[in-house]
Amino acid sequence: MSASFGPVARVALLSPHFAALSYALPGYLPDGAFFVGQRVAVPLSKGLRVGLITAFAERDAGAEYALKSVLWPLDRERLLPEACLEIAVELARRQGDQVGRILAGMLPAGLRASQMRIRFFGQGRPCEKRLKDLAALSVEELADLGRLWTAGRVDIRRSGKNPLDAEVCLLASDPPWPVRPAALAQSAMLEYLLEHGPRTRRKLGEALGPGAPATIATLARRGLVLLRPADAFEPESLNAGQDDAAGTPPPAPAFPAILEDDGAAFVLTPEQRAVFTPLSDALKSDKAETRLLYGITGSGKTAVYLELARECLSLGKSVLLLAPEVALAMKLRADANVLPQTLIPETRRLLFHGYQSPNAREAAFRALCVKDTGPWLVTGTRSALLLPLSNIGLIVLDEEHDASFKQDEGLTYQAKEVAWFRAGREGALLLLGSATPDVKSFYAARQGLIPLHTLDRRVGGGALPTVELVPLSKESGSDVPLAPESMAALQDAVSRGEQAVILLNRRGYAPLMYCLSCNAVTKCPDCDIALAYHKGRERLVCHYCGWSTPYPSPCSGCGSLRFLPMGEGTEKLEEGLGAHLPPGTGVLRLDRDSTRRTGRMEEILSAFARKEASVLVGTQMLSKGHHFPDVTLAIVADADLGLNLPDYRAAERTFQLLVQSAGRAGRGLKPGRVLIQTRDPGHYCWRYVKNADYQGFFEREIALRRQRGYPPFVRLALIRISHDMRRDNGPEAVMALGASLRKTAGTLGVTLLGPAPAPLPFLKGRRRWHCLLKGTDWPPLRALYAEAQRLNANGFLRLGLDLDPVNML
DNA sequence: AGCACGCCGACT
DNA sequence: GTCGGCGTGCTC
Repeated sequence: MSASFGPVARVALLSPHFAALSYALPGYLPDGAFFVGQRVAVPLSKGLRVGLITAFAERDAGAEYALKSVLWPLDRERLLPEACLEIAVELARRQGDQVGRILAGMLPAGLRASQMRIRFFGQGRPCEKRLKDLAALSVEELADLGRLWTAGRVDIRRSGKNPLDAEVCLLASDPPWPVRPAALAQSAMLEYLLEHGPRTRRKLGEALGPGAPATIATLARRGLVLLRPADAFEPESLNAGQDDAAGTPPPAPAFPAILEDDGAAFVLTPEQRAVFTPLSDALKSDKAETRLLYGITGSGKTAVYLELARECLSLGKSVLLLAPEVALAMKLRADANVLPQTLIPETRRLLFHGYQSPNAREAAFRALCVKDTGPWLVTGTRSALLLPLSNIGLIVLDEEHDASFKQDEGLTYQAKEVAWFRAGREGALLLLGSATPDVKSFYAARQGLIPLHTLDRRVGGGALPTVELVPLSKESGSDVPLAPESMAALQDAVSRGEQAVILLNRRGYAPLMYCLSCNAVTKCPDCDIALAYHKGRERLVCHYCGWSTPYPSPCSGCGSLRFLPMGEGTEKLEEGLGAHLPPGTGVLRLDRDSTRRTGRMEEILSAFARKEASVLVGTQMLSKGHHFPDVTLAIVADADLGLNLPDYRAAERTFQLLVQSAGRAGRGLKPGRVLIQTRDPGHYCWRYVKNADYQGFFEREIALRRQRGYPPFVRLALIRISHDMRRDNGPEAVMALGASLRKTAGTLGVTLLGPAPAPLPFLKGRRRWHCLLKGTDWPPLRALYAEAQRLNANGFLRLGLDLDPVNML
């Protein structure tokens, strides 16, 4: 293991502890076999790990450790282009994290696995070994193998082909399932699949114990679960199809696209043309530019995106079309697919998002790595920004205000920043589009930092819907699911054969279960949060960690079986409306529960589009993007829900949600009507919603932000601190850390609030605390976090830095 | 993540 | 007296 002289490779490990370590290059391979952006197998301690070469350096003569050598290269071509590596380094710098951890978050699992086999085609039959067995070979043997590698006669494959990974199990139907209450193992497995989505046999075995194989067999025999080959399986869309790298023609979209479906008459309106022309000039300039497209709902922003995409592809450059969530990304792709002739033929298309199987993600990654392919049209969610795509000419972020563009679990990043960074490196055009832009984006536009383009007419001249407030009385205990006025409007619309959407941003049947005998609300044991009653699942469910328990079952406090469900969720609303509307009306529900099963979202949306039901009840996933020409009525059942969250953006979020929801009504020829039910009719937010007055709302909001010292006038960061709930000296450690940080904060000119228990103080078995930092610029905030890390060097607490937090809970 | 070391309970 | 449970500590 002795090191040679010459350069050393800086290697970022792709598994814990994610350190950046130095390795010498082995004598049995030429130095040219190694390059930046390549994965390598390296020895660590007694084992073997996968890392990525981030740089080469000269040997550090004063180093106190003994240098080991890289064991073997894993890629022949660069896996990550320079730009992606730079993003990883930049994200690591911003978040005070290890580059390796960021890279591990970017790479599909298959490219991080260290269990691999290496195959040599020398004289005679090929010889195959586990990668880690190479470490035991002699220098001469390794030199022979090195020559074979250079001659291209070696390949490396993943091993550990566990037969249990070959098949995935998925649910065949929605709950409740016909299993005996006593069949606990079957119920547990079905619940697990509902909560976590399709899983391999191996994962189920790990999660549910030794009885799992027998349970799977039983459930499969009874037709309650299906088994599918893992490598052919696409979790998000059994019926959505993929054209991807394979080049098969795209299937018809599962639900209607925004644009005319014949695709032949694709002509921009004069207003769209007026916006397109300067954007096209920016695209052709090859200079990195950011533009904000502010277009009211129904004004046809998508047509502008697609025309720009077509132009970009015809210039031979790749396009990234991004939406905040999977369903919208798929819809964007469907829109792109109905216009085949507008996209030049050699374009390769790819859909990419975080809910794809590891195999699919790896395939996408490898396909993009291949050099010298034509331009790509990549549609997806935020994670597509981290793909190794080069030669990007255009990045579109649709619904740019959406909170989902920020990822705040695991690898945290703000897609807008990553997009800005990539566009900057590639000289690309970054287009942010929204009907209700992020207050910060619009402020930047007002300041002249981002050129603004406006679409303020609906395509086809359709009028914006009229918006009315419906005050809710304090006593709403009647059995009618909506206020009388709303009910009347709904019945009216239904009787005319029109459709309605009803938004209630709370899933489940009832958000609280109140024990009538001990007066307690049932809570999650791991989170201390009220459990929601899900009638269809026959369970009480924690909406923060997913824990659930069968219902009915005795109260954990007193053993009573009498509970009062309090409040209303989408499930109850669906049920109530079914009972109060004329028989045969048809009420569908669209929320995370009804769409968990693969393909269900498309089924529900297309059933509604075919007018198989008159009413669609749903959570916020209903509010965005969908285009139903026969919807004339939109009702927001509880507009106050988001208004009182502990977040300086509560009003902005509510405004955006309501305007987006209102945009669902009146998109066809008939005028639309929107009813907003509220207990607080005097709130300033509604006035702007009623007039669809984004700019008025913006003026008021920005004045409030300025006055109260919130972004964009200050920088905010949140240090998230947590420790195991059972650690009883945790709180003291947190307070001691806070006291030390407070001193440093003063010298850095940073205001520090807390540490205080987080708004959700217990989650997933951990006790959580927040420190909110306010400052005029980012570097002091990061410096304070670095100090926190230093003070927590022993790792007793878990720390995380969230710059410009989007989710304050 | 692996893979060691290390310090306590039930077996030949 | 050993085998082996998994806490905790380290890795160029």
